[in-house]
Amino acid sequence: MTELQRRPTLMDVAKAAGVSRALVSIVMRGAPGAAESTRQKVLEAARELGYRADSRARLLRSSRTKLLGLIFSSSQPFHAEIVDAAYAEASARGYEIALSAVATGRPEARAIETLLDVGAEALIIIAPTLSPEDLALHARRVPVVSLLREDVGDLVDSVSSDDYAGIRIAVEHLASLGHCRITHVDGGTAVSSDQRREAYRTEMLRHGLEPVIVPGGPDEETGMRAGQVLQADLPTAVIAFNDRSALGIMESFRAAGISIPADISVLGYDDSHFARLSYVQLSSISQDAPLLAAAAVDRAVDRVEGTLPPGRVVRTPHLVLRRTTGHAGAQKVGQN
Amino acid sequence: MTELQRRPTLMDVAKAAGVSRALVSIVMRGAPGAAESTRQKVLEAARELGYRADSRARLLRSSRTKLLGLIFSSSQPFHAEIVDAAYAEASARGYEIALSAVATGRPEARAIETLLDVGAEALIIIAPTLSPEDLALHARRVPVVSLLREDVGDLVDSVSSDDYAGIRIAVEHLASLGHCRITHVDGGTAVSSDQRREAYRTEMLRHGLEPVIVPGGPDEETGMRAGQVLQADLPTAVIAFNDRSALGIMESFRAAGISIPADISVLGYDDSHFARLSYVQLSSISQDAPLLAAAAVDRAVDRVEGTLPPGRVVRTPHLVLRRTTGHAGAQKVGQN
DNA sequence: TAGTTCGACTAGAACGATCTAGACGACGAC
DNA sequence: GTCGTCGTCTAGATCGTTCTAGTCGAACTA
Repeated sequence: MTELQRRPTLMDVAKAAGVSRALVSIVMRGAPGAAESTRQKVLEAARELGYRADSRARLLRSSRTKLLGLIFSSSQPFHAEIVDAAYAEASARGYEIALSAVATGRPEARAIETLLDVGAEALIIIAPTLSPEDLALHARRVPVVSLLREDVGDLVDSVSSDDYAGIRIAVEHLASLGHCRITHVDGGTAVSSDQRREAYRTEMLRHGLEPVIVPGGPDEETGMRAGQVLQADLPTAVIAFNDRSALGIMESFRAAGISIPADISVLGYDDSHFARLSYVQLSSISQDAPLLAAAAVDRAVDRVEGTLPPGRVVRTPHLVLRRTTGHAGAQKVGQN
Repeated sequence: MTELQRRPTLMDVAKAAGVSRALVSIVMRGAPGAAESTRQKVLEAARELGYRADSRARLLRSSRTKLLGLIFSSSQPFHAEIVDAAYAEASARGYEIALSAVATGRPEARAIETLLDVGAEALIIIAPTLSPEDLALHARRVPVVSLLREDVGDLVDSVSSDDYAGIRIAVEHLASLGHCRITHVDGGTAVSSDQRREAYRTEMLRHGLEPVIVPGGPDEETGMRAGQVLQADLPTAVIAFNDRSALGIMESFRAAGISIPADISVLGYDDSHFARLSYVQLSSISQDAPLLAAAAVDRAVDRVEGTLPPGRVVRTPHLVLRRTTGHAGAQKVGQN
């Protein structure tokens, strides 16, 4: 069996390069105060030994870790896209990301503790479920950024997508296609469901249309049940709470021989992976995960580096047009 | 703005309780060597001050972090299930998990470095793509466990599902339903694709059947294309590389008016979230993610704590019967 | 009584980095 | 020639823990 080898330290590099530890430290973190020639010599020695700074020791002394904590839910595919984008943005700003998942039997509070223990300087929480009070408690230690949820109190930053605007775009799109009977299948108790439901109601009224809301949920199963309810009195268009719900709705239509978009238009929300599949081609409202993620990371870094106060960032979603929405046609007369 | 408050240290507690730092340390980690009376006194003082050990300092000194590094791919929904289960198992064995994702522009090597930096004592990598040599390089530093991939060299542990057995079960299931013309849509260059393809070939021959392989891939799009190829000469059953591929295959059949399982049986692999959807009900081979995850965590912990040599753990997958496979019927005669 | 053992406790050295204060030589100004 | 300045480099303190090697007194043994 091979012996597990000790990881090289500053001292090792210093000896190899024939200089002091302090100088190696200076070179490694790119601080001024080293001659170019020795800088090269030290870097060479470090590379040779495969040296990497021990973040625990560094942190103990300097309290700078350049580490951002990101909390996501392992059961939400949409979160994965955000994680992906967050890495890119953090890297661009010279930070690393420490991940922690909310999973079954692993509450948000636990995820937060873990991240603080490994030395995260700021926390980004995707769709946090903690109360504003609990969040504020943590926000007194480190900057906290809430992603995809807005009502998080004054001590916590938030980066979110404008749900109201998203629904407005959805209603306007369908209205412009001549639809008058537009139903909303809501998200039940899911985050953002209330905002979207209210936005839908307001926008419909603004267009002089009657809002009809069918209870739903955040996944295919609830969408399918809602689809069956819809069939009792088929509208000409549906705005689903999200793409997964839309998928369920469409599936129930398919089983009943109702064709899309000829008989009814279906609009999703999230522009997720599913919506893009060639055999789905779901028109959807995109929250643009990469942009949201980048905004959250920027916010976190700004808070860590500067002293600016917590604030809100709101981005406007946009429509991604595919195959499931079309002009209100003959069916409107027939079905009415 | 509220000032960020300094957290209390061992010294603070020691002063408050009127003892030495060392004794507080002993009490805090429940080590033997303190009288019950002083133990209570110290605990009381610690509680009073809201003391929490600074894990950075603790880890720096003790080199025990009780931290397991887990590397997954943000684009694989199947990995999320494993992450979920790994948390539970690690927690049960008194360890924490540090997560790191492989994402676009963020290679595996980078993910590994991050985890080592925060002090992971062992690495669990889901479907690693590094070469055995590169893996071995890291395995000299810390125990490395490969999950879902077997050919990783002698220095690296592996926990995997027996692909051969999985395919054997698949072929046997379909053969027992009377199918003779069973086609395999492979996974292209995806991990495990080669093993499953070969297992399929061998098992078909063992049953005296002729193996037919259609090139595919790990997702819906490639599955759909394969489905179209299949239609030129429809077999009575298909074994897809995974569930997503099966979904694509089924979609292409649906578009062509081919019904499942009346005209053709479709069998997936992974028993993922998709397979379980009420309108999909895909029969599938389950690798049992929670069990695999638990085995990987156990392996990692055993390696960290004991001195046992690297080894292989192989689990046998099982069949989950749903609605997409059925008896070979009339179509066999008609289509031939 | 002297020696041994034992439990309770402590001082001080790690751990691996950063930071502060200062040394040293070279160079220019007066 | 002395002084100050500047750039480069180093020694040693420090962060908050844990670990090692004791000390100290009481109890037990012979």
